[in-house]
Amino acid sequence: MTDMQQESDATKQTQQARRGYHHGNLREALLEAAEALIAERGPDSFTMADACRHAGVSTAAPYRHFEDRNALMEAVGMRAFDGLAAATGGAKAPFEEGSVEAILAGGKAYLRFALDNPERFRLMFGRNPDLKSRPIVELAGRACFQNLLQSVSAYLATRGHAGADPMPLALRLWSLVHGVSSLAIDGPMDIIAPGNDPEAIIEESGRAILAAV
Amino acid sequence: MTDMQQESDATKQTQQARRGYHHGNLREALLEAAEALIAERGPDSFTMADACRHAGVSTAAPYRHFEDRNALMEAVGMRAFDGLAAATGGAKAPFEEGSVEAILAGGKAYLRFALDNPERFRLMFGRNPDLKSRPIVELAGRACFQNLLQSVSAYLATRGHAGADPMPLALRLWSLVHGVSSLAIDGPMDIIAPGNDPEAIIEESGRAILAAV
DNA sequence: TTGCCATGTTAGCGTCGCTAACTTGCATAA
DNA sequence: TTATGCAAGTTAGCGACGCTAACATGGCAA
Repeated sequence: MTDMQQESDATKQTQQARRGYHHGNLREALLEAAEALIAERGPDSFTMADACRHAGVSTAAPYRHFEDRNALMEAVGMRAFDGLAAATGGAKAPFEEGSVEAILAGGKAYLRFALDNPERFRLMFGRNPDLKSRPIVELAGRACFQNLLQSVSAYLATRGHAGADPMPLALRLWSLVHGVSSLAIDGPMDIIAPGNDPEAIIEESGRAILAAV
Repeated sequence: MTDMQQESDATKQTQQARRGYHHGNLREALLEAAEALIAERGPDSFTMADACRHAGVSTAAPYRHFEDRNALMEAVGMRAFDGLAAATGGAKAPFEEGSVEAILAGGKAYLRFALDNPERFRLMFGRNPDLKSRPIVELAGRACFQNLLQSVSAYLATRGHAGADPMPLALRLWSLVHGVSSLAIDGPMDIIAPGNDPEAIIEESGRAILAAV
């Protein structure tokens, strides 16, 4: 009874996909389960066994689709980077490319993503001990950063520095926004300054950094 | 033979302290072992069993001194915060209180601490799933932040804003410095912009933020 | 229809965090 | 000096986890 109830709870999400002995869509089911579990309890407390229970398969099954726990988390991380890229890219779209507003909107979207998906954010940027997780950042993270580089290039052009290397300024902005986001989701900011609005930090410091070219 | 060799390797650091059935100084030995192991392999891969092997005691012994693994890591985190406070406090000492140089020196020391102690840094700021780790930040982190608040207050005074709330400006600076440090130790900065000098980001953006009061 | 092989299963190993129950020996008081 | 109580060790063991080996199933292609 306990077992049955547990199983029905755990598998209902992907139950429809389960046809018989063979799951049929296990790779995707595991990814979804891992995404949900990581979002809920954090990357550190994520376990393969939990993901298996959610997918309704034995604990050995995932290894047909992922080399190990780290590989599954890597795949989840990739998706998270896609989400971040979409969020920042979409946020700056309504504004004129290269405008201060477009850049700030991207930064605020980065912050909002972190606040809305703190555990995903931790998964993306918290270095995993295994070096295998490096490619996550290399591939997906670079795409994210392209957004910013492009905006900064356009901004520099409007300020009479067309063709200048956007990297230094982009790194300054990224550092600021990433710092605000990290402190906001990891707790210390709330503890040191409760009620503080992290978005305002991006707004004000962002403008200062942009103005100082 | 394997066992003997392993034991002699693992315990030699604290061997002298081990007197007989009772260790005599286990709490301290565990703290040192945990500090070393965390610094070496990171907070996530730290295990109580490893610490026990280093201290030369059974795996049940630590629970006479620490409630659980989390409590031990919390204690290590406290010490790390003391180290950070000492580093930032010491770095600004040679400069005039309230000067831009003093503030930037503190920020650079923060960055250097992160680069020299990446795993300690992660332990301090990476939120542990258990809420118990909250007091770490509350007590030790607040002390760290006092340094900055004081410098910023003095700086504001030199700029004709004596008595103004230093918090907003302090948070902007902290966010910047923390962001640079996080990106530098977690890898992405090296990947996106290899050879970049993170200290320069603090220097330039810090000045811009300070100038924009 | 048959047989291959991708994708499941069960069983089990070693490790880990932690607890219970027992043991040791130092420190204190008679 | 001796007795003894309690702090601080020990061994044994539970349940969970990551992962592997060996076996089972059944969909698809020849």
